[in-house]
Amino acid sequence: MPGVTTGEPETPATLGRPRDPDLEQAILDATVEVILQRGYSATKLDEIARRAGTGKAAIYRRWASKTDLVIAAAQSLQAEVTLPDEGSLRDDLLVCVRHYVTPTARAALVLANVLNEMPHDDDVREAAIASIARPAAQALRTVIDRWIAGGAVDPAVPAGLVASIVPSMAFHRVALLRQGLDEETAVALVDSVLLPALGVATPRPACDA
Amino acid sequence: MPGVTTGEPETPATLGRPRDPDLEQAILDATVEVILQRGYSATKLDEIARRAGTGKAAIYRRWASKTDLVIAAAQSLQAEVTLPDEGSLRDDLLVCVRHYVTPTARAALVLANVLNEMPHDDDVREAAIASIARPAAQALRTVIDRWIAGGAVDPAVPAGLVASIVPSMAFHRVALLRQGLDEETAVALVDSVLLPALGVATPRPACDA
DNA sequence: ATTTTACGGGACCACCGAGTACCGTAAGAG
DNA sequence: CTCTTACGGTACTCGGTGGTCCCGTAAAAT
Repeated sequence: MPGVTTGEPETPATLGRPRDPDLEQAILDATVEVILQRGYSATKLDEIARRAGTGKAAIYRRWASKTDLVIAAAQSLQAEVTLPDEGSLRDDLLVCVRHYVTPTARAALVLANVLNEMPHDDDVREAAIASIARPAAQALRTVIDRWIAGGAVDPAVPAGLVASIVPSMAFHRVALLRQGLDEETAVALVDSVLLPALGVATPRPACDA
Repeated sequence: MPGVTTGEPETPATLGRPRDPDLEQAILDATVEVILQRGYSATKLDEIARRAGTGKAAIYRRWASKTDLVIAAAQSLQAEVTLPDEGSLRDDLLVCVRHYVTPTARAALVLANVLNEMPHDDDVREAAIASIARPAAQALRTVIDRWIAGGAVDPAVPAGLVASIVPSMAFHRVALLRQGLDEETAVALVDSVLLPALGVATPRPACDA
């Protein structure tokens, strides 16, 4: 019962009218929109169908349940995360942090809406986190580790902790304050928090030298 | 309609059997427990009543709706927040940050569960945030501002941003990772993130001097 | 042309949970 | 003792929604 249908149901189906190739994405998009606007529990399949310009039958032909649909919708938001390799630590960080700036943050909002509201199902939780939260967070972590390996950052800094600051802030703002990170805050975060924590003085000369 | 019953319903009632003075708290406690365990939408009034050892009638005699009950339960968690005044910035920060360490974090979990799941009602959201999240966050902010005023911290640091780091991390961990802040992480946060961001070098000599 | 499967959409069912009503009983005030 | 209100508990109403069925139609293969 709690099994999560990861792929498509079954039939390869070479016979008969083929499925509308665009409809699947339209349904997923509609799902995301409704979740964003109403929250998970107030998300009704009828509304999703209506917004996707289709019927519930078409939805259930693709996913076995509302839960499966929502998981798929969450996964469809999986952002392209490119590991930055600008010349400087600061620029690398900026690129990573920009993943969290407003437009991209749609995904985080979906995550926030789905997470706690979802019938406490660990599969769902895991799927949502893995597809939405993890990639961007991992990029940040990797960048920091790389600069530590390069010797530019003191290996003694708790990289995991520092790497989790921005994801946390982004999630917090979006979930509680209902506003994504703006560019300005993102830059401030890098210059006034991350770099100092990484032992790199930029914003102000912290030393009297 | 969307009005939130802040106080008790109406009757002062000097006549007849008085209300059980303990029952109210028992119901609130049960509510918190169920929310913690099941999440908001899976929280059924029947279960709350059962756990509180009472009936639904007794609940509805005190609160007009499930929403009102949940708000009251959230407010009942309002922690005592004492503005610390140890001798040092570090110690003040530690006191503040400890508000977020595990046991206290129960409140945050309730917040997380209630927030996104709650029928998108801004009153509810506001009430929950104000009673649970704000006090501790405000304390942190005040402490930082005070040390800036005292001249120990550069006024150029974005106090609001820095003050929001710990609340964000706490919320993030509790909402996503299902684990509160532990003491160890809290200390690391102060020493390796907050203090550096505030321009106070402690963990490592950031200067070559 | 026939078969097969998808389509949009309407009707429907089954279940679940908030809220209500009412029971017999307990505990105060007068 | 009587009146009034709270108590624990059960049974009920009733609206909402996930999920199913089925319709007439559309689009592909044979």
